[in-house]
Amino acid sequence: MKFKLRQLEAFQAVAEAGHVTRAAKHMGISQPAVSRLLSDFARSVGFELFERRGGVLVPTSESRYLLAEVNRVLAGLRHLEDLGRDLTERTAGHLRIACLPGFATSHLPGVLTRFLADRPGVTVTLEPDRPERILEWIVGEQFDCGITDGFAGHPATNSVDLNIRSVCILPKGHPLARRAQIAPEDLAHEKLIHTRRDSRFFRRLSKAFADHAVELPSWIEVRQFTAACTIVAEGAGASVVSALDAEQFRGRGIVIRPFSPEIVHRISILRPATGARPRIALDFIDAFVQSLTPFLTDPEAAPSVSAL
Amino acid sequence: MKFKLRQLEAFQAVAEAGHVTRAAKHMGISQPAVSRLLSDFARSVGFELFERRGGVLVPTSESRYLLAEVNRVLAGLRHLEDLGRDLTERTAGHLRIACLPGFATSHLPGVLTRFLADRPGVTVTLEPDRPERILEWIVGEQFDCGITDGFAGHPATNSVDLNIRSVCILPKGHPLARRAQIAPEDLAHEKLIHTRRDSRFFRRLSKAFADHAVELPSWIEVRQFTAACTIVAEGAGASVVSALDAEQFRGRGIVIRPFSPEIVHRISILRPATGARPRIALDFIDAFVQSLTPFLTDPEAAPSVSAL
DNA sequence: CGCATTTCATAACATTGTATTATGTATCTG
DNA sequence: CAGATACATAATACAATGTTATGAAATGCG
Repeated sequence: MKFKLRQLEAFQAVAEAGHVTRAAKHMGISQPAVSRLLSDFARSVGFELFERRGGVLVPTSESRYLLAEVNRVLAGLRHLEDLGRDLTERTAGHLRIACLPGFATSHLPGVLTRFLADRPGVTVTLEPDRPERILEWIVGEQFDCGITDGFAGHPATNSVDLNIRSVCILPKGHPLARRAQIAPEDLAHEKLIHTRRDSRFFRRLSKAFADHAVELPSWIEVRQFTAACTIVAEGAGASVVSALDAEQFRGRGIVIRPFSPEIVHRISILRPATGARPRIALDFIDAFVQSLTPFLTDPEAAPSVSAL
Repeated sequence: MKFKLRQLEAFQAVAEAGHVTRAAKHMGISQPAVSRLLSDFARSVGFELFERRGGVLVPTSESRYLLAEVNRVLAGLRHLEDLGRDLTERTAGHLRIACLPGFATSHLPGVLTRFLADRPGVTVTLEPDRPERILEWIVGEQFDCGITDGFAGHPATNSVDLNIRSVCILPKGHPLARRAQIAPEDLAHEKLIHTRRDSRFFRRLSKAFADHAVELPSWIEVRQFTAACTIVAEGAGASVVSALDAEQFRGRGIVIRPFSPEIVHRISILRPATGARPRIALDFIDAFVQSLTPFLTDPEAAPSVSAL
């Protein structure tokens, strides 16, 4: 007893309409087609499906049982088709993102919110962690997408790099705020907040100071740009941070000025090299890169996601 | 995007087996057939369903979503097919029986137990009530089957009548128990327990006594044969009751003897005239009539259920 | 590495399912 | 009773689904 989908649909339609003809119209096919689907179905189940009662077809007590189940199955199928469409149109699915803690709290939430706004079916796992762990997770395919920095390449991952501009941030009302652009020598006598000394960004920064024959006025060492921004926003010190993080604090007690020479903060987007390339993941990365273009050293040179 | 059932099955089978070939074997069809179902399905959803990973096909992150839903839908369908089979084999459904209170407590439970024993899916509503209500319920199609007596016919119901033998019951050890058969004159000086005076059965009984020129020795008037049986079983009085009810009390303190002349207790099985004829209902009535044959005045003349 | 084996996809074709139109029959209606 | 309506059946077109045959790609092993 193998039920044909079409028979179930006809059964349901007739039960609903009460007439074969109306059911056929409702299904958009001819009346004899429904007649046959129905009679085939009746033969396959072995009992009468309907009885005439004053012109309308009423389900028999047996078929009422079937009908309830049929409705459930067909509803499930319709839901399945919706899901399929959502998946093709990339408005459904699950996205697993591993990122540096800084992103999880500053730039990413806004990007994700906009990304999810017109993708009602999509759910996201956002896991902030250290760069080494992010790499592990990507290699192990625990995540679809990793956002990290200081990435040197790994055979099991594909990656694109983004060069984010750095800016100098100062407390509101700071004398240097009058300048349109800040250079190392301007900061010589400030109290500088900077990232950890073993970070790539710090090495670039200290090289810039060295090149200008200025000793870097180290004051506070932080792990995240956000921390530096917060401190500066409180009115203390100065810092050179990613334009990205500075943007989050715009209008919250800091002044943002270009820093020269240009210090790039290179972040990398990682994807497992092996394995599938879920479209939502690629779409998300697209949106993410898009959101970063204002902060790139060279906005024209946004890298292509197709490499991932 | 109209999903074909077969495509879903193939999708599921391949996801489970991890190989097209094994899935085909599992489905009992050829490998190319599965190949095509799968590729058609993939084309219709618009994204890759599987990726090779060391020889086995692994669902992509998108299709894992679909898979969960597909499994649910197909499980529902299988359940539906089971239900269909149960219904055709008449082992499922719901049976609504309205009957006289006497039946609900005496004969019917045994019949129902045996009937339901090999019909695991069947459920029953058993509603004992007065004959007038039973008729109302049948006319209103609230019940599939009514068991009543004193039924005179009704345009909206079909019915068959069963003539049940009556027997005389006596307390164990009663002097009359020595007789093989009891007649009205034997009971002239006993204390007779009988049904209500306005019942058809009482009129028949009193006519029998009148024909034998014996005054009916009325002692207790009961509404149900069972009550009469209970009283007699307690050692008091005597009664003429339906063989059916007497049987329930066999070996419980009563002696059963044929009564002459034959008094028939006519019970009727009612069915709504209009409306469906659920097979379980007809099957049940069959079983019920079968269970009554030992008690009929003419066991050869069991009425046909086809009239219902 | 290279050859046999496995695994899958494609092509050509048969079968079955699902639709069509044409037409007949029973039932309802005025 | 005539006409309309609702449904079933028959003949037939076409799509879905199966088959076998065959070739390409991946896998496994000496």
